[in-house]
Order: sequence, then structure tokens, then C-alpha cells
Amino acid sequence: MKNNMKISSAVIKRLPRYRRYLMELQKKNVDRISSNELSSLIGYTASQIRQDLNNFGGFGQQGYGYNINSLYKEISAILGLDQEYGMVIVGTGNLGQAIANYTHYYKSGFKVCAMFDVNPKLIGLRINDIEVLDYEDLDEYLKNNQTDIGIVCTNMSSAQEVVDKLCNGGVEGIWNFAPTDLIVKDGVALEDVHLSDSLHSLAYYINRNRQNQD
Amino acid sequence: MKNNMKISSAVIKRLPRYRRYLMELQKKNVDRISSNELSSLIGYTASQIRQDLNNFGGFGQQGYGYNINSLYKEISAILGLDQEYGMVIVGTGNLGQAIANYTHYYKSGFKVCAMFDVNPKLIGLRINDIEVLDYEDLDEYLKNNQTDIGIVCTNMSSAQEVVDKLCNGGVEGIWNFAPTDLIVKDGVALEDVHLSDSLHSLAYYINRNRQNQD
DNA sequence: GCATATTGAAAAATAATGTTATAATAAAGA
DNA sequence: TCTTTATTATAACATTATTTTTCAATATGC
Repeated sequence: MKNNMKISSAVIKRLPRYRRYLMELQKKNVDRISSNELSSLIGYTASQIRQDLNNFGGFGQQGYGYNINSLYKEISAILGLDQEYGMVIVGTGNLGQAIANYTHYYKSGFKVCAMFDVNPKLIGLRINDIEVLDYEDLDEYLKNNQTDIGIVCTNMSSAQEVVDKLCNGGVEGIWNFAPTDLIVKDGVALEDVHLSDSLHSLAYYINRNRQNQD
Repeated sequence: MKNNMKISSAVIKRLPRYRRYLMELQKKNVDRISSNELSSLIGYTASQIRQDLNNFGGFGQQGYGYNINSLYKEISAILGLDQEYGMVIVGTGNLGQAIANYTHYYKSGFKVCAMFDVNPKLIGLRINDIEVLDYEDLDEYLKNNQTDIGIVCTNMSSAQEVVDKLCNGGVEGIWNFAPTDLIVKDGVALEDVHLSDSLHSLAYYINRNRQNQD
């Protein structure tokens, strides 16, 4: 990274998006792109793109633009996607299973190593070749298996207890799908996916559009 | 609403969260709360809470605070959650099934009326009592069944085509889970849930924390 | 009726984004 | 080789968006 200044979360949220577009360009065998071309593709202004990237280093070349392969690699490295992550999923309902399948399908450095549930009907099953273990054994598992990310797919009422266990077990990040706000140990990253909040925002905009038509 | 001024999306994104906390307070039979108490609960500053709510009207009373039941109802109405929404899911893989189950479980005004897929093995199945129909018949279905929201759970390459069909079929909102950016018809609301982007941001923060420890 | 609590609303402060200007440099063409 | 053009990096500035501060107004509760 270029310097120690804190990068705003607005920038960080844009990085995965840059990366997605660069991946597409790679697939099309494009090998260079200017901030202007990227701008018309992604929709951010060219200067914002240049400024965003400049937070991390001067990846472009004057008169040339950005080399797609190397910029892709740089952004991947900034995001930490050049590394492997061991994950566990707690809560093996439909959503948990879907996430297991999702990360399985989008092969990458993120690997679900185990799943946990309290439901005896699920314990012992294999989903995408991942065993569903008894939630009782989560502490023990974390003690013996270094785990980077805990994925919370439980209901609201169990979520905080699960997160406490995960944090104490040494995970570095929580990916939370439970519809509640969680407290994590200092130094643990938290990323929420609040599906109901998302759906409710959508409802707001639908209604606003309806009202504008009157 | 108080006036015609456009409300910023930052405010809209907070509304579902206010509503969640108010729901919890209702369950605990609390009947009033001040912006200060709400603040220490939710984590936003008291003045932000007051200002957010004031965008839509003066729901509080000086010297008293906010009545929880009525504020809950107000926010629900602002979000359009006092209404019913008919939805279809396109793409009946694990994620599509999980979403179907999710909205089924969190009973509310959002009802999945049909699911669509191209996979003959899935067509004809019933998931949570919702029939999986042939994607070929989507246009026909939309013509005959007024549908408010289209949920896109396909892969990246099919997503835009699906969205075009949904928009032409008259949906008012798209809830997109495909890992790509979509173009919607004017007047149609779009809400993205980019799971991979979310996971990648998490990876960034995990790595930043790691580096800070050195 | 008075002290206190609390909102609503305006103003001020801060943060984020967008624009402009310029020097440096690579690419492309004469 | 030299010149022109394209384009980034960087800084300064402008604008817009968001958050915080401040304080008058008003309801509550003793």
C-alpha cells in the first residue's frame, strides 16, 4: 500500500466492482484500458477511478492507461484474494446450504471446511462434500482447526452467541446473514448481509416510483 | 411524506434498521423511547436519528420522545411494508431456493408466486409449495399475473436477459443476486445483493487487521 | 407553575465526490 | 529521431452529501 492513511470504506466497497469488470475484460482478451474507457464501462467518473486506484499505488502508465492483467492482480492482492481462507458455516438451513454451494461454485480462495447445526436431522449429512457437525462441537473444532472466517446463517436469537464462540475460537472475520446487528471482538472484521433490509429498501423505491406516477 | 425533496439513499438504508430495533422494543413491550436511548441501542447519533425521521415528518414529541408503536407503523408505511408484493424468482438453484425459503419463513407482505428455471430436472418441482415453471413461459406468466418484484438468481451471463424480460413484463422492482451490474427500464427499482463483493470486502478488512498486527 | 427532557430545525462542520490544471511519460506517427 | 497525442499521477479547488452541533420551542412530570 502507498501509505498508512486510512482508506475510506467507500473506496473499499468499489474495489470488488473494479475487479469484476477487469475480470470480464480479461476474458475478452483486452489487455489495456484507460480510466476514461473504464469510466464509461463501470459508471464511476474517470477521475474517481484514478483517485481510487492511486490510494494504493500508481498502477497506470501515462500515455498508456492500465494493463488489465496486472491491475487485476494488484486489486486482487489489495483485497487479499491472493490468499486462502478457511471458513465454517454455522446454521445449515437453506441459506447456509446455499452459501456453501455458492462459495463452492465460485471457486476461489474461500473454502468452507465445516458446517454446524443443532438439528439432529442435519448433523452427519454431507453438503457439497462438507460434513455437517454438531454445533456442540464448534469450540472443539475451532481449537483444532485454524479458521479464518465464520459465516453466521442462524436465526436472530442465536446469532450473538454464535459470534462469541467464533471470535473466541480465533476467527478473523464474520460474514453475517442473521437479521441482526452483532458485536465482534476487537480486531475481528464484520460484514453484514441483511437480506430483509435490502428487500425493504427495494420496497421503498418501488413505492416512491408509484407515487411519482400519480 | 413531509415534502418532495429527494431523500438520500443513506437515509433509506437506515430505515429498515430503525424498524428492526423498534420491532424488538415492541416485543419487549416498551412503549416510548428518546432519540438518545435509541442512539445507544442502534449506534447512530441521536441527532442523526432525529434528522432521519424528520425527513418524513415530526413523529416525536418534545419532552417525551417517540412512541414506539406508532413510529414502527410510520416507518413500515414509509418503506411500503403495509402493502403486499407478488414476486417471481428466476433461477432455481440453491440460492433461488434459499431465497424462496427465506421469504417464506419471514412471513410478511412479500410472497413468491412462481419460480422459473431452464433446467428440466427442476421444472415441475414444488419448493415450499411454489411451482417451478419453465423459463420459456416467463413472458406468458407475467402477461397473465401482475407481478411486483422479480428476483434474479441466475448466473452472470443470463442475468441481463432475464431482467429485460422482467421489466418488459411490468415488474416494478428487481432484487438481483447475480454477480453483475444490470440495466433496468426507467421507473423500475433495482437492489443488488452482491455476495461476492461483500465477501471480498471482508477479506480486505481481515488482511488490513493482519497487517496492523505486524 | 417551574424545572427538566426532548424534539425540530437551522447552521456549521466534515466527508465524499467531482472537476480542473499541470507535469511527466509512453505510444504512435512523420 | 523528433513531434504530437494520449494518458496517468498529483495537487488544488469546487461542489455535493452527510453528519454533528446548537438552540429555540414545547411537552412532561413533579
